[in-house]
Formats: sequence, C-alpha cells, structure tokens
Amino acid sequence: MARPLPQRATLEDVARVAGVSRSTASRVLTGFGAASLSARDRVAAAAEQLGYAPDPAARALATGGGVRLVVAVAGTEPGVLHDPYVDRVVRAAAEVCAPREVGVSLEWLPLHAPERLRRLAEDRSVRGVLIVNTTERILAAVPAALDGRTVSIGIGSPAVPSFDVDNGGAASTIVSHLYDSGRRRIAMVTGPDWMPCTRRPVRAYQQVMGAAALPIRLVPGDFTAAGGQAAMLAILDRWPDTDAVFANSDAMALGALAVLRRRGVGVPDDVAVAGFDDVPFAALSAPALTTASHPVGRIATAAATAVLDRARTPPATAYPSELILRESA
Amino acid sequence: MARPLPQRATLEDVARVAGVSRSTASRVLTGFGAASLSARDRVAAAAEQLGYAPDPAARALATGGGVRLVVAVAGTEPGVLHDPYVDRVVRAAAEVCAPREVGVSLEWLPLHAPERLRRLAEDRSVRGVLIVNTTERILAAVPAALDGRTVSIGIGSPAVPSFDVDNGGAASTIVSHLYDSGRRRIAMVTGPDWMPCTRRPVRAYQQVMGAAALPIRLVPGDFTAAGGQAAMLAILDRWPDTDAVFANSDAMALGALAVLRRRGVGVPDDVAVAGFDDVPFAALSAPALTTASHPVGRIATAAATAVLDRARTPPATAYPSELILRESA
DNA sequence: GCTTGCGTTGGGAGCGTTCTCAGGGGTGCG
DNA sequence: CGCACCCCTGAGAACGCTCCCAACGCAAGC
Repeated sequence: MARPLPQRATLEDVARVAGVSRSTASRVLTGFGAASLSARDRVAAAAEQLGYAPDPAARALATGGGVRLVVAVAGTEPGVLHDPYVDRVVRAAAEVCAPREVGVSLEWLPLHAPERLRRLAEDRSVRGVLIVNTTERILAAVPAALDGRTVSIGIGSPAVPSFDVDNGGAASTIVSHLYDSGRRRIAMVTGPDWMPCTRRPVRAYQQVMGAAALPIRLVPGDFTAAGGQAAMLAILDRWPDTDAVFANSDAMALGALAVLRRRGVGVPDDVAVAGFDDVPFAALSAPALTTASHPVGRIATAAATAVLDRARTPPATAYPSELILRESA
Repeated sequence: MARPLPQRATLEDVARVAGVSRSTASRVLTGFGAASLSARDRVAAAAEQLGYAPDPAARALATGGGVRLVVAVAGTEPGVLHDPYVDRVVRAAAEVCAPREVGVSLEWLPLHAPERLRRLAEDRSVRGVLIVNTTERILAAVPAALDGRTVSIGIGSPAVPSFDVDNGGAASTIVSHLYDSGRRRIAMVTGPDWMPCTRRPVRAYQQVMGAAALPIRLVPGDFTAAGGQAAMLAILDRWPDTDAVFANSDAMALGALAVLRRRGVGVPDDVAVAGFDDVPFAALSAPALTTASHPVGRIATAAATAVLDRARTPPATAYPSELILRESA
C-alpha cells in the first residue's frame, strides 16, 4: 500500500534538534511531567522551528484517548444529516469542543447497520459519540462496557444516558393551544413510525384529543416538505372539514402551508397550521408559522459536555420547550 | 492518563483463537496476501466469534492511510456549518464514501486559524479534505507537498485542485433574465466580502448592468435570512424605485420576500426577486422563488471521488447551473 | 564523608496494526 | 531421487506517540 504522506516533523526530530530525548520532548509538549526550564525552552523552540504537530492517530493509539467527538445521526439514508435539528446539535457541540481542541465529526448511522455505532464507540480516535434520533434497536448495539463514551439526544438505554427534549409536553401545549382557540377537528402529520421522537408527540396528541372526546386524525409524514405536502393533500381528501393541522416538523408544516395556499384555503381562518422545531424559515413563511421551539442547543451543549467529561449524570434542570405564536395558528 | 477503553478483541486475540499467527490473521482480514483456505475459514470464524473490528487509529498509524474524509467549511463562526450548500456537499460525500468504508466528518475551519487546515491534511487518520467556501489565505496554508490530499469546492491553488460551480455564469443568467423581463433598476444583495463565492456573481452583475448602461445597486448581506431582511430594508430606503432584487443566496431572498410582503409590495409585479442556490424551501415560499440551481451534488461527488483516488485532474465536463423559473421573477 | 531525597533525564516497553523477509513444506519436473 | 519452485507461514520491524522505571547528578542532612 502506498504511503502518500510526505515526511513531516516527528517528535524524534524535535528531540534531536532540541538536544534532548524523545521522552523529555514529550513531557514538555504534553505539559505532563517535570522538565527543566532550559529543556522546556529548547524543545518549544525546536517544535516551533520544525512546525511540529503531534500525530493524532499515534497519540490516540498510545493514550487510548480520543481526538474527536462524533455526532451520529440515525436514519435510513444520508439525507438525515440535512436537518436543522442536527445542525443545531453540531453547532453546540462544536462550541463545546473548540476550546478543548477536540474536533467534531458528523456521521450518518444507517438504521440497518446498528453495529456501526459500536465501531464508532470503540474507535480510539473518537472521544465520544452523540447520538441523535436513535432507536432502541440501535442503542442495543452499545455494550454496557462502553458506558460513558456514548450519550443520546433522544431516548436512552441503560448504557447510554439520555439528554432529551420534552417533545411530548411541547406537543401537548401545541394541540391544547389549537383546542383553546376553538379548533375541534384537528389532524396531525406524524414522522416515520420508527422514530421515537415522533411517538411521544403522537401520544400527546392522542391524549389531548381523547380527553376532549375529539376524533383522531393521524397521517404519516417523513419530516420533509414534500412529505408535508402529500400529507396535507391526504387530509383534505379524507377529512375535508379539518380545521387545524399539527405537523411534527416545520418542514412538513411549510409543505402543508404551500398546499393550502395553492388550494385557496385560508390560514389560519379556515385551517390553522402549527409546526414543530422553529426552523429559521418558519418565521418567514406567509403566514408566519406558529410552532414550538426546543432548547436543542442547550441540551446538546449539556450532552457534549457530559460526554467529554465522561459524566454519567444528566443535567439537573430540564429545559422546557416554548410555544412560538405567530400567524398560522 | 486514564485508559477508559475496555478490553476489546485485538488481532492478536483473533490469531490465538484461530490458531495462526498475527500476520496470517492480518492477511486474511485485509484480503491482501495469500492464505490457505482452512486458515481463511478459521480466522473468519474467530473474528466473527470475538466480534473483532480493526482499530482505525492503529491501522491509520501503520498504513499512513486514512479512514475518514473531512469536509472543512471555512468561516468566521461554527454557524457556517448550518448551510444547505454544505449539507448537499456532505450528503454527496457520504454517498461516495459509504461503499469504501470511509467515514465523513464535517468540521468548521476558523478563518483566523488557517494552520488548522494543514493539521487536518497531515492527520494520518484523514483520507482527504474537501474544503468548502475557502479563501486564498487559507489555501496558502496547504504546502505543495500535501498535494492530492486536499481538494477545494470553490477557488483552488497550485496545491489544491478546484472543483467549482460556474456561479459567475449563473449570476449572469439570472441578471440577464431580470433584464429581459423588462427590469431596469436591479439591485443585488451580496455575501460577505471575504468570500470568493460572492465575488464572481458580483462581477457578473456589474458586467451585465454595465453593458446595458444601468446603475449599480449593491448592498452587502451575510447569506442569512435576517441579513436579507436588513438588506431589503436598506434597498427600499436608498432606492425606492428598485424594480428587481437579485440575492446571492436563497435565504437572503426569502428574507427580502418577507420584508416586501410586510410592506405590501407586490412580487413580482412591483419588484421581482431572484435567489441563488435553490434550497428546498425556495419552492414553498409565497410567491415561489425564482433562483438558480447549482450542481453542487455532482461537483461534490466528483471532488470526493478525486480526493479518495488521489487524482489530480478536475472533472472533464463542467456541470452548468440551471435557471429555476418560479413565480417571484 | 556517606546517605537520603528530590528534580531531571533517557531507555525502553507498549498501543494494534501492516508489511517485508526469510524459511518450511509440499508438489512438479528433470 | 534430487532440485527448483511456489504456496503458505511466522517472526519481527516499523508507524509516532505516551508513560513507567531506573539512573543520574546535586544539594541537604546526619
């Protein structure tokens, strides 16, 4: 196999130039262990002169440490990476990792290959894994021994502490708001069945509707705008008298909005529409979208901090979601 | 330093269980080198039984190869990762990398720390780097010796082959379209000055306007919806008679659209609005956004393939951008 | 002056792989 | 029957780093 990497300064080189041993150079550069002032100076100068940078792979191999944090997004296709929710997680993780000189990687975790999660968690070069939108089946792939290297934003497991948003409560709030504003024939566009993050909102919807003795109108979506359009068409077709729609993601809500506009249905007069997540474009639609804003950034910050520190304790305070009232509902 | 990684099956273990030497086990598992059928079977069985997976760090150290491809996005803050353009690059890269068992990492490349790019390119655990939206200054950090490990989606350098979109041509097409539909007082909302990807569209705009002896109306934006709103307000303020706006990104165009709607300005009757990039929501706005679609996916696919193969040749065919005519212009 | 102790240093073993090299055992050919 | 050849194998040296351990020199204490 080719070795395409050109010769670069190694610790050995730095030591030679500084006139000390490799051990001393290592001690100086890692900051661990004693070293005389003169040795310290000479090594630092040599490193500077040679443009030395430690090899992350070698360091990971020697220490068992880890140089990067991986945000692993579960899903059926790489397209799941294209999600505002994920972006917010990555952003928060990047901010936590930057001062510690830990890189952030974003990777797709195919639903059909749960063992890849174990690989990721076992990889010496990864410091920790932040799983997003995972399933019980995938979490089962993480053995208890790997405990502490993996944290989930979503559901958890005995081996994987969970930092979750109260999406059930947020959904409750939204459906209740629709009810309180006089809506009685409320439909809900859900996400794919396999996603735990759609199950709780669905349950919340069913609960609120059930308590008010109102009919359940569930339509499956896929979290995309196109899926939202299709779902809205289905709703108009099956239940033409629907007076409110709660979509489990803003993208689907915006898709629904586009369909209603094209059909000449008034929003919110004829049909109220509410989304979920508060993506940036939600404020710009016509009419502007009523939705729920989850503290994803803060949760992700807590999760990233926990996994970097190998802490097992979820955050003490749960950050509540917030109802964002705009024009559409 | 703690060694938090629990004991896991190593090649040595597999060899012992299979009753062969480490070398033979390695040969069988990598597929390189000869091995008898029985050895092959025994090693495979042992690996299966122990749940063996090679340690990426150790493999990277030994081969100098690399296990992941890094998509590095240059910018002033981690927020640049939150960009539909970047998402499309990551997606395409993930698709190219998946069959080769190469992971994809997304990392922010701070504008003020160009040396991090060299670190990235030197890291043995990275197979290659895909730079997005870079500057000449950052590219200068890549020494010629690292040639072939780095590829740019955007401008290039002697050491970094470039796979670029013809955004100048696309901008020309858009401005010409506005002109052809009778607009004469056309303003443009640009991106930040430091971004090369805004310079060519600006030049194209100036060229088309200059050729028609029309006045130049440039307003700076920041590629976000909020920036687009601010820019639109500035345009209405400074040049109330403007009859067309070309925004250098869809997000800014959608922001502009929101401002015009709030002001009661008719689009496209009073003011035509055109965007750039064709993000998913562009089709859903009211009115739907006229924009240009760049073959980002195909370019990124070519770039990822090139960097994985260490090829130095840019793709033979340039993929043209496409004018997406919708309602706003 | 000899021992004790501390601060500093270098040697060397490991981390888990890959890959080169030399040797061993079988088969085919002369 | 002997030799050459080839297939297979294992020993061992890298890769670049960290870290344990033993040794060194030097000052202080008895």
